[in-house]
Amino acid sequence: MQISSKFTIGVHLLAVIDYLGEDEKVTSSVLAGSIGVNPVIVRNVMGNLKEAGLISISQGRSGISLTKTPKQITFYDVYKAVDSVNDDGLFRFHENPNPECPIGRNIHKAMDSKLERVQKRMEDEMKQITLADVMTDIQSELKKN
Amino acid sequence: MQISSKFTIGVHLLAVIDYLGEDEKVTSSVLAGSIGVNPVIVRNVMGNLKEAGLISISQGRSGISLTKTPKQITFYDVYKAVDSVNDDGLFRFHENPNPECPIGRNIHKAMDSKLERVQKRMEDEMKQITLADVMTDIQSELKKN
DNA sequence: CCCGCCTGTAATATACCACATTACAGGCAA
DNA sequence: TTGCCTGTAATGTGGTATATTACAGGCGGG
Repeated sequence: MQISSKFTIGVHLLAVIDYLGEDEKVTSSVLAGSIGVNPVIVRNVMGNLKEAGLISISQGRSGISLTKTPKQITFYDVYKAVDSVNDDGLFRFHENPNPECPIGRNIHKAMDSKLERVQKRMEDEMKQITLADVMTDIQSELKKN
Repeated sequence: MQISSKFTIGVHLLAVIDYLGEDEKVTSSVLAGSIGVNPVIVRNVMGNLKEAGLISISQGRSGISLTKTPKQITFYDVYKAVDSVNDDGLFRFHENPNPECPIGRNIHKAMDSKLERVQKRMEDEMKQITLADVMTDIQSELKKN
């Protein structure tokens, strides 16, 4: 399994807005062109990011802009905004452990907190990485050429 | 998205073997009964765990046993054994970023190492949790009743 | 030594989810 | 008010997780 590409699409989208948001008109079609996916997918992700308060969108002939600085936007923010993981958690649990078996009856109690701990570790790491870090790396790549 | 339940099935399976492996004959049907899934699924997971050297299986009227102590078996071992995540990594990346766009051309270079870092954090945490920890919690639950 | 239980595995079915695509109603700016 | 753009519904499609049936092959016990 893998975490949906909506997450990387979201980060890509924010990077493009930051990169040319001031100068050029950014639309879902422009973004879709850079990302390489269907504009409708982009609009959905845009909607998620708007709800999360990361970008503002005005309709008509307007444009899209960040509502925070790249340094204030973390991977975790995007990850949460696009609903990367199910409410049930990162790990799917088999649904019908046998309550008449001593193990089956207690496996959930024994594992749930441990799995949450693992997921939390991952999410904490995502809070450490910002859009600014991505922009820095892109800029230094661009200077090479 | 979620990580396949093969992982929790694997842990459950090992717990049952540890719990009644010495006394009673453990077969894929017995395990399937406790876990609540089809015996074929159990056999597949059993195969994965055998390949990974976590259990030994003898055919005929035999049984299944752990090849290590519960303390030596970590969540990470099971997670790797059952191929919980794709070779491409935990995060799916949109496949066609536009090489003619400055962002599209460099987004992979800018993000890949960061995503690997996140994944590694999660996996490192899984290395800290063992089957023994699970058995301890199950035993203490059993004492309550 | 042979029988029966069990594993290994292929083939197939099904349900669900991610992503693509078309279509169109509604809003905002020029 | 006009034209582009967003928001969103409806539908299609391929991939994947799990279930299920079926059967060949191996090993232990009688």
